[in-house]
Amino acid sequence: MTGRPRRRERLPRDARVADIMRAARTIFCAKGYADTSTAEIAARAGMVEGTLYRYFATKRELLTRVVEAFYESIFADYEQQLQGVRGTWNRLRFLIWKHLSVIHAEPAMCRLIMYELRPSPQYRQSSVYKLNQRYTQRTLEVIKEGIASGEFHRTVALRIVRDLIFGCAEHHAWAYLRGEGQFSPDDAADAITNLVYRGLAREGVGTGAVVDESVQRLEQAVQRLEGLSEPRRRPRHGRGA
Amino acid sequence: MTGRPRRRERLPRDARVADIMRAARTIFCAKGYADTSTAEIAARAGMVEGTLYRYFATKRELLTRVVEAFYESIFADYEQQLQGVRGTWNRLRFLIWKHLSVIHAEPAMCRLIMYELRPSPQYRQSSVYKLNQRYTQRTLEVIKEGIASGEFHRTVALRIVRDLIFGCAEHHAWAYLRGEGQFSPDDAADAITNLVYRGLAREGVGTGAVVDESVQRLEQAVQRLEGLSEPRRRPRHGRGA
DNA sequence: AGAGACTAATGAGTAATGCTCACCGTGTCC
DNA sequence: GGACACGGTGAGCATTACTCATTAGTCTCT
Repeated sequence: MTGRPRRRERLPRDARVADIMRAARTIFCAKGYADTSTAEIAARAGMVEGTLYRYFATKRELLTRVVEAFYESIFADYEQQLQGVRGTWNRLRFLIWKHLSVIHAEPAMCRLIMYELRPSPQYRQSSVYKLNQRYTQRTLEVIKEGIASGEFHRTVALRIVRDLIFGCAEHHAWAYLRGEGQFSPDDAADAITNLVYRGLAREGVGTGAVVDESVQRLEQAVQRLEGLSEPRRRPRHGRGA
Repeated sequence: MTGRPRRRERLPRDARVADIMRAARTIFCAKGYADTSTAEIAARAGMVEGTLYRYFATKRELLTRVVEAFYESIFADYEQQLQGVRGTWNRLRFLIWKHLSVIHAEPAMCRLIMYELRPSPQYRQSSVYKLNQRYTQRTLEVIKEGIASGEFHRTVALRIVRDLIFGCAEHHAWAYLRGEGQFSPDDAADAITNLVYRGLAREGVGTGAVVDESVQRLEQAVQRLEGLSEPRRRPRHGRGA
């Protein structure tokens, strides 16, 4: 169980920290945060519980540090990769694909992030939050590029689009994260990108765009009104209910 | 702290269960699952810890039951409400709006569901899962209606659309759930509905023969509607945004 | 090389907490 | 009115995050 024959040997600080984090990561991923005991982590790292607490103040801090290390390794070369992709659609797809690929490759780690770290109050203070912010910020920039190039509407609500992309990606990967199914990052990235792209795209750029807009607006208006005037039941959509 | 003067009194089973669930709900919502102790729940319910365990096998089961009760109350009249809404856009919006409204009205409860219950392995066994499944199933049906009516592409990937809608809604409400901001269910529902609707809509709504067809339909609809009352309309939904 | 000092490592110990169980008292039924 | 079934109790158990006084490597200085 222990691995190493428990002798009192003094190791450099970095080595100890690395041992602990490696052990913690393994067990956290295998059993989840709540079902992992610090004693077990310490044992696997070849030390006693008290030693662990010399390097990490709390079990939660250990979780945070483990996730931070993972996150940093994942996004080390991210910016550079993105720079190599040209065109709004491609860049959008890359962002979505990258997200899905990480989930696909490291589901246990992503479960930790999504289920354990993110809900915790100290999430905002963790570097994971900051890294993630920079990451989603990139998405908004890509959308802005799309607007600038004329591919997207000028009136797109950026925040909602960001939520649409990442929310959808995560939701899509849920069953997989629960170990109940498969998904293909490639296919999903294509599908999501297309849907989002179409949702944002200015349709019929050259051919009677004004008519397009007009017709669509009218369609929606009529639909709404038809719903409202339907005498059978009061359609209390919108407010109230 | 206790509330009631702790006497040995025999209450009907239902009353005891109700007391426990009421106390549990209050404290779970206030402090989260992990930071709530069964002793505290028992005290608030006016009994001793052992009594609580006579009615609920584990703390987790108590959480599950509390959430189930909430979920059932929320969606009691849901199907009926949906039936009262006509038109694909409106029905889509109702679904999204309902989801957002529940989050807005009961953030603490939704945090429990999203952060505590859903990640747990027994989620699949809970009635919350089944209710939720029926709920999202409705979304797929609305999309199918949209396809049948010719508003949406025939090739739409249904699962992805469902993920898009609910993923986006939840992602959008995150900051609010963490108590770090506000959001408007009305505005968000409009924005999400429009984005999704456009993402699914058959493009080329405004090219050639399709326009003629559409215009004809609109003319007829407007004529029909002009006969009816002219209600104050909500200018809210607009285009894109 | 040897002594001393510094401090990493230890492991026994603590408080909190989910959960159990043998017993006790109360309401009910004959 | 007596007995019994069972609901309620609270002391107690096992686990676990975290602490701290003690122990013993290792580095420095002579």
